[in-house]
Amino acid sequence: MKLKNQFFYTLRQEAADEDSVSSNLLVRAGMIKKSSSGVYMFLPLGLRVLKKIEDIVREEMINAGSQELLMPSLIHEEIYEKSGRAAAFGPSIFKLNDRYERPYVLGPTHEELFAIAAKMKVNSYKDLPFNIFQFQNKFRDEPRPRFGLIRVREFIMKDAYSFDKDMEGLDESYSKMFEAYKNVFDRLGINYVIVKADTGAMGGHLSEEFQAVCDIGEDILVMCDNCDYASNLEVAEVVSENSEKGVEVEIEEIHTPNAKTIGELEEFLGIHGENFLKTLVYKVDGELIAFVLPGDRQANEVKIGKMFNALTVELPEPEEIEQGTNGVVGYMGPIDLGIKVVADTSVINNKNMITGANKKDYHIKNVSVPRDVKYAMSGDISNIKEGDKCPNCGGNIVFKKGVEVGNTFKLGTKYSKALDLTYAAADNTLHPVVMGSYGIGIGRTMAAVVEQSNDESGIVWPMNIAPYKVYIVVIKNTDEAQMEAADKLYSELNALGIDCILDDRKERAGVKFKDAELIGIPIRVTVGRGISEGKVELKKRTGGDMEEVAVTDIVAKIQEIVKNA
RNA sequence: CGAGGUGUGGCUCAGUUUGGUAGAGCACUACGUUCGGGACGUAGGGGCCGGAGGUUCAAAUCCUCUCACCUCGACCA
Repeated sequence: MKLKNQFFYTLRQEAADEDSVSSNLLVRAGMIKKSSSGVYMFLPLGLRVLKKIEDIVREEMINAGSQELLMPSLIHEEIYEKSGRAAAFGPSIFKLNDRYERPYVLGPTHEELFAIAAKMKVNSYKDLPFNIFQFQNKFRDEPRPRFGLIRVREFIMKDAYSFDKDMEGLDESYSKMFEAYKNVFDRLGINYVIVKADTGAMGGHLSEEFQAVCDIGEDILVMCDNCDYASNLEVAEVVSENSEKGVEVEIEEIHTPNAKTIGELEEFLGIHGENFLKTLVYKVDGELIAFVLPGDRQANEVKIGKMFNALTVELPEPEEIEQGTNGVVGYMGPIDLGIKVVADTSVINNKNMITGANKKDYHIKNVSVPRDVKYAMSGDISNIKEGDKCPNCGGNIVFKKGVEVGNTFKLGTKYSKALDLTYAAADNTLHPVVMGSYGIGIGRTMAAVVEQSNDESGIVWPMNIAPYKVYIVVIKNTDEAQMEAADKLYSELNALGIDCILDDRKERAGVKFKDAELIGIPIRVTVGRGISEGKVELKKRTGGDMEEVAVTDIVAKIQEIVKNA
């Protein structure tokens, strides 16, 4: 591309309405522009990056045996009713009516449509397995879009779906996709980890997430400092030592005025958090249930939801709790609370604990869980903490933050059953098809790369996905020798398939250098006064010194850098 | 959905308290000087101040309603 008369601009100042490094740089580089909250335009330069990421993903998907197709965005709401996901997605789903008031949605994800499409093809076990994918815009009405392309309401996702006759087949299809995903993120040069995750609204048996490690990540990655254990916080198992703690003594009431939180109690009594029983009331599918866990741990709503196979787990309003239980908010305790109590596994043997007295300004001490707490169920309902023991090897748990750029689900038969996608086995009996689904957020991946790869001058694109590989700066566009040499280099590189920008604008050199750096082009060639001696200058975006290179060698040199990148 | 904040030229912002003919920097145009790391000078162009009502002789400024965006929380594949 020759810059003159192209849709190309850069901004010198940060955008007022962007909140992350990546979104600011992408906006300043003229690659994207916010259109409304959580909705972005992709401008020419940004679109090139997006397409390059798509190309890599597409290549790996096809290599893994998947076929590309394209589904609509506009979908009858009915099919999400059938699968039960209209409720699961709730208000995140964009809804609209057609002129006859028939309800439609803008597809938030496409398991249903793919299952329906698969019915066209699948009759017999001989029709399985197969795998199909698409790049398509998804719509999710996020309560709070943020971080530029990272959490948006309309986004391009590559979604693939596998169809198998049984779990063994799914395992095989799944591992093919899993390998393809590793190839994709390796080629993109992303620093990522793969973690076990919650299946959430997707349902199914297993979910793993590909998480780009970076500080603005909204997911907490639970890692072990000793082995390769990696999990999303949502599902990381807490290994309870289950040891007995303390001796049994008579319960005693203690006066604790205005000490409502564990923190306040710790200060008031001078006792550490783990000696308290924290009692939280959640509304699980509408029912108030109390959860008892150690004072120094956070409740895990995903685990709670799973325990009850619930659609919603929410914290009720304080008034609602006090109406529905015998407790007083701030002084809640599990004894005689009047509702179902669930105990975290780690507390069921504890004695000599402090908990709320269900009475304003009072707590009770010497509570023995086995003796005093009548719990209906127990299980792992808390979040793992840094410093906890690794469930795998006993090493120490550490946290990192991640952006989920890809995920893989073993769906099983959830959608095939709901939508009646069945096949005839060899014995002529009907069985539901076993499905898997596999997503990669293309725009989010683009943002994650920028988030991980930038410096004070701007973006640093990896060679693979840079919008252009070479940026040719012509110092003086009125100098014929310079223009001629630059033009020649430009056409030679293009002929070799090395896409480049020729900056032929009437700008001062400094402006061109700054722009080249801001938009992150990996190689910069400067054609300037050295041309009289047959020399140009070469500089890599990733650093290193500027190098003088003979015009006759420059193409070969660039080819080499591109090849070795 | 709760709390708070912001909407003024393409961009980043001042002006609003105390009503009186719309400003700055960057960007843009012309000319001159400069010319290898976001140049300088001079002269210009461009905004009915998010929108709708209202108060007033007079509203960017005060009042009411509304829309959009942002932050924190709730929520979130």
